[in-house]
Amino acid sequence: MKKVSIKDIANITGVSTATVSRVINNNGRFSEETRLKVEQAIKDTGYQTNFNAKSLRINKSYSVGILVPDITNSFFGNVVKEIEIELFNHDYSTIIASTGRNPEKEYNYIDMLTSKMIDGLIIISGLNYSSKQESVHDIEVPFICIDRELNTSKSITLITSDHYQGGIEAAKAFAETGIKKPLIIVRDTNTTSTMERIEGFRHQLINEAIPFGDEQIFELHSTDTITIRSQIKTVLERNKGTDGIFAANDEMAALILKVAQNMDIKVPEDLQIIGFDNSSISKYTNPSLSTIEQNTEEIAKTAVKYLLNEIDGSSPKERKKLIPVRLIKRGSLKKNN
Amino acid sequence: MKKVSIKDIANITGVSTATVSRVINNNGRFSEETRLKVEQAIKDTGYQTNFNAKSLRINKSYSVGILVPDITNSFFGNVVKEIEIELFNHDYSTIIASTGRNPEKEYNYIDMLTSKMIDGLIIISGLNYSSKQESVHDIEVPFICIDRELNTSKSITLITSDHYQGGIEAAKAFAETGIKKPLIIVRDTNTTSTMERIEGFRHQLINEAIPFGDEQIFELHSTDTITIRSQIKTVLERNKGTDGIFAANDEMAALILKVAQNMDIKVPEDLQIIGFDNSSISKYTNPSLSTIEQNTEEIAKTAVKYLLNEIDGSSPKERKKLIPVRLIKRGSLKKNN
DNA sequence: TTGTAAGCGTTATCAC
DNA sequence: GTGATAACGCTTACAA
Repeated sequence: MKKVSIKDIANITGVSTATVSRVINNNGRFSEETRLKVEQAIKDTGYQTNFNAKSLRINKSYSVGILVPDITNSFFGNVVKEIEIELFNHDYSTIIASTGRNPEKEYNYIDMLTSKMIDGLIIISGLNYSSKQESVHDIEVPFICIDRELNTSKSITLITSDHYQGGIEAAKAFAETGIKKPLIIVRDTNTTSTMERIEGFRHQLINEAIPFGDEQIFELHSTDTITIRSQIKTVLERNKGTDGIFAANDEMAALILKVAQNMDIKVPEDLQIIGFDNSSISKYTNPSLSTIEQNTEEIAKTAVKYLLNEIDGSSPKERKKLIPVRLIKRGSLKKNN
Repeated sequence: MKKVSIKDIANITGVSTATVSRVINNNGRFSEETRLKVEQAIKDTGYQTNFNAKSLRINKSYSVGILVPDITNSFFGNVVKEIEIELFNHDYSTIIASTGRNPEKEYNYIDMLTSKMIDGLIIISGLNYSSKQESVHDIEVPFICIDRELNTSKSITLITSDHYQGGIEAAKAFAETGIKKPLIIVRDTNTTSTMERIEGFRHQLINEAIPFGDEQIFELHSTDTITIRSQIKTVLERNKGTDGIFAANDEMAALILKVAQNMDIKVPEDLQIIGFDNSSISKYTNPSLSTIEQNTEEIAKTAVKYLLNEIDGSSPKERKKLIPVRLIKRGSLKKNN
């Protein structure tokens, strides 16, 4: 039951370990005859490369880490899944770390991962390290960010959806249906993605001559559903005549829908709603939710491409890449005429 | 920028690498003085253990692999997340592999993972290897299964929700509301979990003197939503008077709800629905969906516990562990009187 | 209490 | 075309 090593193959075939290694890696010279012998022995014995030894020797592990707040979130889950597929296609394996948005844990994980000799790191929606400067600065492996910019001096590659465009699309769709008094409800006005969305939304509304001021922006960061619901209710009560809401994500949009319906506000007749992410929720509400879809596949592919480039050191570093988003119109938006 | 190794620490502190190693691992004897010196040097230099070297030497990697069909599925995603948390608490890292339900890929992954020297493997809802006998039989690391039994001769530890109980709960809830003609709609009658659910459901219905025959079981395995919808429609048309449906999962339940509402069948008045998984979808439909919740946290914790036990070889192997499920009553079920 | 040195499985350099 | 052998960074007898 002992693991068979390159040495065993060497013994069986009567050549040296060096030659066996050459055959396995198809590297250097060897006769056709030896190749066949070695390959046969490998098949017979079920030999598998010991990647620890290999990594130790060549100083490369063929694995990359992903730091993600929570894979059960629809957007994150999809991105991670696509990254994993893409990396697998490049013979890399993926070590996933769920930080649960906990800075302590995120820091521990970076430690754990870097000492496991990952070749690179992908940070999805990482936290900001204003207080804990140390964390991100001394990562010695190549790494890139997805979705959120870290406010650090270092210049870091960022792949993100074009949230500004998302804001524009939402505003356009609202304008087309003759909206007068829109609102935007977000989770956290401090993230770059949220700020971009708000700016795009505002910009396009003003283009369309629909007034939009800061008092039409609401920030709801509670994680508790009951609290959020009552906050939404308050917002709706205090803003009679609101006829369109652009929500932080589909879950928020679904909650808004529920609350509105409880208050006898008709969607989409009296109130139109646009969510974000095109998660499965958005398809099954009644009416179904219009939403801005992020192109998770493209984000993942781009991220992997850039990261592998940085690992190979083959091509110049990109600074920032915006991936277009797409509005999906569903029942929560009136048909435009 | 070169990585600092144990040798560097030894040089700095003026002791041997052996002593440094002893301090790091708190293993063997050393003076308090050396300990302080070494610890200081480690802090100063930012030394990190090279796990590849360590793994190579001690033949243990402190990482386990998870094979999962698709992490974007609500149940799988939650289980993976919980496993990851639990393993992290035990200082293990988690290598995730999404098989996409593709046997080829699953096989490749097992290969990849085992040669990366994982200490153990968790297979979530793995495929059956009737044709490809090789795959699962020659995994040399300890492994356990979650959710689905592999039909292999080997005796393999299995952690799964009590699907039989789930069937019973669903039937009970239906019976309480006076249902006459229930249906069950599943994805695949060949998996053990589905068979268990059907049996539990049938058993309890018969207990309650509600007739239930094989013609009340429908298998819809299409992955295409349009197809599924039309199949659901057909089922409803051909089974007028159906007043309760127990669905394979919440997504299926949500589709049934949509189709029924399109056909002017009122839920829950004319038709009651129970889903499975308590995914976010189920909370946001209108009416919201009653569902059977799986205890993902308990499943994950149990799985990790058993696996680590097998890795340590410390305690006897468990064969099978059932985790209770729980019915969550929501709007798709009539209030019982 | 500490040091020396072998060895984990590879790959790469150099010699033949 | 092939073989010895050193080295990657670590742990662990065994000596001292």
